Amino acid sequence: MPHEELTEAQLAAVHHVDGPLLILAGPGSGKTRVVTHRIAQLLELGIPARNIIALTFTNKAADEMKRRVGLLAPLASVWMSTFHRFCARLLREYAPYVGLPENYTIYDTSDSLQALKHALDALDLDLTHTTPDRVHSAISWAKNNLITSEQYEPRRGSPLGAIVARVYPEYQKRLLESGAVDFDDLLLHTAVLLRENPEIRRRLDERYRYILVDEYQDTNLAQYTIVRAMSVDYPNLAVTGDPDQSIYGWRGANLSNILDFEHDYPNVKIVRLEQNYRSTKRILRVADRLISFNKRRKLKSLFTDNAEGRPVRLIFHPTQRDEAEQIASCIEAEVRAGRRRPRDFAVFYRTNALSRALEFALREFSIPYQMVNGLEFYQRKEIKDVVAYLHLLNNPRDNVAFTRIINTPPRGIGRGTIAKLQIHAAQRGLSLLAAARESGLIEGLNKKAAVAVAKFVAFFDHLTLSATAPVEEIIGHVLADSGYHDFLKQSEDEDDQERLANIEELLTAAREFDEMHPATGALEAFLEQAALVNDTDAWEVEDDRVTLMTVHAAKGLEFPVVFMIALEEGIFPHERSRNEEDQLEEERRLLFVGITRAREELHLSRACYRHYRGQFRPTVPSAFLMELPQEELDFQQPKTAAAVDQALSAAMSDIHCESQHGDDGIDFDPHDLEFAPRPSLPVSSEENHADFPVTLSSEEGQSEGVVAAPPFRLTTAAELAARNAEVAFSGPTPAEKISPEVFHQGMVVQHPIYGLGKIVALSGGGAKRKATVMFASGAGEKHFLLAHSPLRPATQNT
DNA sequence: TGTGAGTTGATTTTT
DNA sequence: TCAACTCACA
Repeated sequence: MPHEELTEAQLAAVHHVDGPLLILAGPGSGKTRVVTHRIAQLLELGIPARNIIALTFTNKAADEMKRRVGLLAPLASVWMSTFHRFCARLLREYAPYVGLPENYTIYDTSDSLQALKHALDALDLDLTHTTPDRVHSAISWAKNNLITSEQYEPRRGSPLGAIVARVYPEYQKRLLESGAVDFDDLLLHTAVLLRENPEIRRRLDERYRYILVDEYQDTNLAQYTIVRAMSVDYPNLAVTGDPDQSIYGWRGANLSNILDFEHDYPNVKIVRLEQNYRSTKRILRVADRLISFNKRRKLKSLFTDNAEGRPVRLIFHPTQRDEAEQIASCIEAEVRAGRRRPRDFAVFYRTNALSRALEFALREFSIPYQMVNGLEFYQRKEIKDVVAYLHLLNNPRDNVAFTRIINTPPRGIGRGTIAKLQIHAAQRGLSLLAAARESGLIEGLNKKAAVAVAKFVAFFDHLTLSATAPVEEIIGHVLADSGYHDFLKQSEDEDDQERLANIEELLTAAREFDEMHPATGALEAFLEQAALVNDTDAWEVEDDRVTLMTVHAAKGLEFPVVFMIALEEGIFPHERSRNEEDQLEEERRLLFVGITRAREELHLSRACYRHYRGQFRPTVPSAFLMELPQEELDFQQPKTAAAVDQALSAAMSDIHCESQHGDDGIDFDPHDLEFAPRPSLPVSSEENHADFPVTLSSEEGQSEGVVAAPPFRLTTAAELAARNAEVAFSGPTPAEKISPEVFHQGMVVQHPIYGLGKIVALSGGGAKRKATVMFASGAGEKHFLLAHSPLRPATQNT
């Protein structure tokens, strides 16, 4: 095997055979190459493939590893899989040890949430101060930290904890009754299995003598424990990771696992891969500076022999529309000039909701794009419906599946009937399907409902006859016999026609699966597959399209040109991360990950105004921008910035500004801002003379009526006038003032921030003329001094 | 039981 | 904005 293309550091990792190995791999340092070469090396040394296992977090990563090992060692069949899939297989074998049937069902997030809601309902818990979602993630957190339902103890005085303490056991009981596990259970059950059965642990340790774990910084305690348990007698554990790229703390990933690796495995060999083969020097310096603000990390110095490259661009746009259009036109120009192809570009954003303006702009410019995510295929209602039939066939105890399909399509079996079935099932210790078989015996169930239930059971029993057929055939039976196909076909709704098309796609997937797995027992394997894949896996490098994705989804990928948008306080870093230093560091790592995806060009941007969650509001630049090395940046504030200022000023003019001393959570010194990304706030009204600087913009901690404004230096009125003279206005509000006399009672008016409203009262005259406007946006009633307000009749431009 | 209007409350999401 | 959920009515 030729290794000469590997560097010394890489070779050190590749040639390491026995004993623990920690590979600290910076972004773009050729980590996957090292791992794949190392597997090939182990095989070459005569270690049987069956003794090696490689664990990853995503199917994508596992597939990529398989592909590349396949190139180096074509005949080997090393098991490379995700943690969850590995556990799922293991549990099929050892299911009885943890109280599961062998045909257990894997619930996806929405299924398990459903099960949790049932449990909450049954216990009649008060959820006024929390949501099932939060309870769900609290349970998930507990499971990831190996806290079983029996062990769970709430923090004292925590209302959420008290609820979890009660519902967790009930939820777990229900899962077991349904013969089901959630994603976290796959890990938890496996960890418990290994902990409580030394014999099994020993066997697996011996079997998997060489273990490789990718993205180790993202492991949680459960995963750590599983790996640890299998590397006691044979501690040949090699992990790769980068603490700076840990972005899944919110899912229970524990940074300590990698930070303390040396402690847990004393004789560890550590290899640092610090040379970057991906990005330009400038991009790397920007990333390096940013991440240096984090405290919890392992110091490492990134360097590259790559070209210096162009400065990183930082652009402030007036609105998100300008942002999107500028990106689209930039891409179009590059493609048209033949310098780049669409697939060279990627746009990253913090939250999915931010993709909308981009999609719109890209369509407008006729640029092909692919969005990773959206609604995942297996999450679509129609797919979940059909798959639920399969689940119930495979595991008749699956109560979530039963509840999902009992009245889908409508069979006249409503909530009341289902509730009665549930009571009956609980009383007799039956599954819902078994209870349904006794529908005639159920107390209080009227005849019509009982007959409908009996009919369903008869249909389902008939369906069972085909359960061993190829999956495609089973689905065919489900569609035809359940009436689901006809139900959709007869529907007037256009969406339902699309649903039929999606079901066709499911049939195709099933056919392909059947071809690859001709053995019997296909149904169970198909369901496992369906539960453990997601759509990010479907992302195609080959397609010549611009890629749109969240920063999280971008991990592990790279693109010649990367745009990152909406670098604004509250969005990136996300508002929910602002209070805790740990979380803020994770946000910073997230930005680090995004930046280091770029090979040649990086464009960062922010819109001064953004439509977000139905509101049009001014924004504050992300504090992270202030941490970037300004000498590497090419900062551009568009000409229309003056227009932005004015719109902002107009918006401010009618609202009382509360001044606050000190800072409002945004902690940086304006003097550091030599490059001054500062939309400024002009003083333009008698009502707006409060003691500046006005700091606002976070929703919390502000009294009502206070509006956001960036905590920057103020432009003087004279400066503003000068700038306005230079630049024609093209922003969100018209430059010309509207005479106060134009407004009349009942008129529908437009406001740049609050949107549409209606004038409910008028008073005064001339320059003092005031209006009271009731807004539709939920902003309520506001008072305006018409001479200075940004209000205008809505009819002008709608 | 099924449906349409109104209310509410929003990250990220490997599996 | 938007989708998920509730609630009142047919």
